[in-house]
Amino acid sequence: MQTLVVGEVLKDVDTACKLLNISQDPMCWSWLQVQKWLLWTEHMYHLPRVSALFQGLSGRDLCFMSETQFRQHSAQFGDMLYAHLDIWRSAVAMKGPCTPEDSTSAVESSYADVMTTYPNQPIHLWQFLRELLLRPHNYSRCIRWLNKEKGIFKIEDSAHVARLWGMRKNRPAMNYDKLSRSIRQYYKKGIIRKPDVSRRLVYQFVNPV
DNA sequence: AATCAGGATCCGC
DNA sequence: GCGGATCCTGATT
Repeated sequence: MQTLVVGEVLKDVDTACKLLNISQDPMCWSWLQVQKWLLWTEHMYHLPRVSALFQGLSGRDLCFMSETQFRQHSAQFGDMLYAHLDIWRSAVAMKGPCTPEDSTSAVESSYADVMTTYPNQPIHLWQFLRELLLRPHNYSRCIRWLNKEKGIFKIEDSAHVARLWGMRKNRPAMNYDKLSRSIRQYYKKGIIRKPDVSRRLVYQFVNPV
């Protein structure tokens, strides 16, 4: 009985993924694929347009969000969308997470996915920034390498990076002022520094990968 | 106006 | 204590 219901759900997820041409694992979704998934969910369950409230969020971002955070994006349907995403996630739990081949950023994520953080794991700011940088397909609009070999990167959209960091840490009041203060704490720790020629919003990992 | 530097203080793990 | 988050002053771009 239980397995029958689960089987139906898995089938629905499967057909939806084929229809939308997206991976089953939300962790792999780009922000565009997130929008696809939202539009499809809106259509399926006759919801109004909520996709705009989740602009610029990748599937990874969604996966790191709590139900409360979903409600903060959509007071009316946040819990519902969270539940639907959870169906996808439980499907993945049974069938295994996506491999780099499934990912749209397969070219970029050679070894990136191996040391990736998963939800509910504590994460350090420098690790978080690295994660964003390792996924240019998802995040190059807000943060990107200027010189990957030297570990030099530029924050293109400080507000967006701060928002993502605040979401991950569940700190809604996070902003670039506070995020950058935390980055500066890394100076004396020898984790991040300013490059030799100091430029606005440009930092450098002391130990490039 | 936004960013940068760094001191002080508070907080959760 | 560690790793921020928050708040702040003052300087720089």
